[in-house]
Amino acid sequence: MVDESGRDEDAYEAVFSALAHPARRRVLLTIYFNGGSMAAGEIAAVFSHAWQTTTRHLQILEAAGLLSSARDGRMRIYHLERKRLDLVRDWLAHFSITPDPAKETP
Amino acid sequence: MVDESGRDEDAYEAVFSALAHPARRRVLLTIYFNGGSMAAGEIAAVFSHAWQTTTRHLQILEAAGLLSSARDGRMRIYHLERKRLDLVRDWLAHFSITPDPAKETP
DNA sequence: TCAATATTCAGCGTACATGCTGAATATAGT
DNA sequence: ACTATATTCAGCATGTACGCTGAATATTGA
Repeated sequence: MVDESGRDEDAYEAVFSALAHPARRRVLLTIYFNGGSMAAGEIAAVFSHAWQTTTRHLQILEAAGLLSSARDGRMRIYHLERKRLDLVRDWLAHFSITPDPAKETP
Repeated sequence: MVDESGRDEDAYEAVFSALAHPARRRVLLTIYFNGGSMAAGEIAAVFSHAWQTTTRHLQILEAAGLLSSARDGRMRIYHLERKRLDLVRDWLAHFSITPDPAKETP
């Protein structure tokens, strides 16, 4: 079961919180421009933070469902979970549909 | 000049942080379903929080550019700023374009 | 001007986020 | 088994977020 449920409020909270930090947005973009997958060490190398700090950012992103990971030998490969980003994009798309015009400011 | 600049990192941070809190997402949806505009008191009435707490959420949303406000007599009308939501939606849309396939995991 | 209504400001306590450092774990290669 | 490599865990200091309460401000109507 990959993730059939996860469309609750908590998911939104986790994802938006994860995206709130510049370093984490940059992690996502970095992985994206690398083709969608990247080793933890490679990602950490991009930042001036201590690598342990990046590790935690990766864990937060994974907990939010924005990344998934798998060991490959002695390194861990993270890769982007587009579906989760789509969840948020769809939430935002709500607001692009013109709302009920019957209730304009009275 | 409505908002020609505001496409920097800080804008993303403010908007994603603002969206990270369930109460603030609910504020946006509430205003949206009310037709796009709503008085502060009306909004506060929706929540079980102390109204001062909601005030602060409204300020955070306004600081993030997701709401704008104007006095109308003795009440303050907040209304939704769709453009700001679009800013974020566009950021997320990046990831829906298939990235450079030349760099697949080697 | 006075009282009522609508909203905001200021300050407090608790909890969590984020950076760090040092120690621990797991795998690969000799 | 031993060492180097790659990553994670644990704990600490600082700062900020979020709820609250009490006081302040602004506008309306008598």
